[in-house]
Amino acid sequence: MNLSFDVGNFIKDFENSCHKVQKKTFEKNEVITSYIQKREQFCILISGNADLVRYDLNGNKTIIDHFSDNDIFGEVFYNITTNNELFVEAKSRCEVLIYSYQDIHNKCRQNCKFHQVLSEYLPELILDKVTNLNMRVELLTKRSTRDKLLGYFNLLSTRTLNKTFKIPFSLTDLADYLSVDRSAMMRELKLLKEENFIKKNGKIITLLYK
Amino acid sequence: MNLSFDVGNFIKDFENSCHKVQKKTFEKNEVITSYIQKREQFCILISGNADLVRYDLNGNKTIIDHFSDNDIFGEVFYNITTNNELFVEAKSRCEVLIYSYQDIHNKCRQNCKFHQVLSEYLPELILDKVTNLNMRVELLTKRSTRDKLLGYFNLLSTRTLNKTFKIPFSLTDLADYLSVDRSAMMRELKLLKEENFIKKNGKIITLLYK
DNA sequence: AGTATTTTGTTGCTTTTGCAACAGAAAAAC
DNA sequence: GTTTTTCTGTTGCAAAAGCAACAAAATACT
Repeated sequence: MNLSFDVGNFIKDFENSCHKVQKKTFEKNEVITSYIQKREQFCILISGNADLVRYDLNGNKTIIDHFSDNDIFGEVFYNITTNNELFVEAKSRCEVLIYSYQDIHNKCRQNCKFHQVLSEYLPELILDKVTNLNMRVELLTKRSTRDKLLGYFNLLSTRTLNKTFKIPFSLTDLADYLSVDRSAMMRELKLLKEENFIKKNGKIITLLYK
Repeated sequence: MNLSFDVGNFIKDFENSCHKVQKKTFEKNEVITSYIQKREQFCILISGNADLVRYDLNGNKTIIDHFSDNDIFGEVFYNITTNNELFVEAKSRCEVLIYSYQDIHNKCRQNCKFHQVLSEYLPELILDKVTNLNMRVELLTKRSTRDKLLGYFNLLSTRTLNKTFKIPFSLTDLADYLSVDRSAMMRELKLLKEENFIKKNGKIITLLYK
């Protein structure tokens, strides 16, 4: 994230200043929240990693989104239309701040500085989310596994300002994130290596073109 | 859209109240805007239809997003990381309001009611966009063309509260929206008909299951 | 340190998808 | 109202992706 509003610092200063905010800790594999129509939860992940997952009727799991430090999530971002439930699952120990969206939007009745500041920067926080979603859509609309991989690698390379970078999650999860079969993705990675598009050492990738 | 904030009415009341807002009309096939890093445009489509498209190096066109009445778009929603330029193209005659994001965020120096109200409801406007993007991602992450089609049909059925509904754009564009080959999609539609999952008459679809 | 579990890397086979091409229908342009 | 263009519907063939299964490596667990 590169916002003018630094969520991390803001939280450090204010996390105890409003008693309407819940701070909870979740262990690995625990369910942080499930998305239900009527709840209007708005969460900020202080530390740890979590996934937004959907289980369809056949039990197939799809990772819809990955969350890490300072990411925001919650039902406010989702109009639940499908029958399948959505869960946010902790991938590691997670610290989470949980608010009601109404408290932010209509300003908390306590009129505390915490909600006031959060309210002011809310558009920026959400805009950042939109940007990430747009990138995700751009990747997912690519026609082939190869294009998805190269698109994603370009993204990481641009972010780190480096031709060499580390894939930030497991290859199994990457396949899920790009919505392709893992073995097909591995095959494509091998081809990209053989055709000298990339160098690969575990999760360390180097782009060799351009 | 089903926001508590009615963009359409708001615009009618206020569209001439601030002279920092540009109102422009575009004819079919005209480029409304291109996404460039430094510009911070924020646009509201008053009437008409437009697409956000990307052309890759081979000239392949991808429709990344569709916009219709009261949809918002602009570079603020996008961190341009790819080399390919993004364009918003009018699919029919379009009326567009164009602002600078800074004017909304920091409040317009004129301190006009228009920017004040827009600023207040900005989170809600953007949240609606996030919801749409999330739905799109959910569709795009489905593994097969069949699942994408059924997922999309479910969405339309839920929205219209009806098992019978009309696909709101051309089948050519639908294929593009679901990011699948048009002929493959047509084949799958035929199979869905033959296997009695759906009834189809042109763009009118009826769901036959459940 | 030793065991259990998850992740990586690979492959043969099957199914799905994409590509190309074309004819008829529908819509838009003149 | 006629022509031109776009959209729909179809198909054969080729290419890509998915599935299943397994061994080796890495990681987590106790």
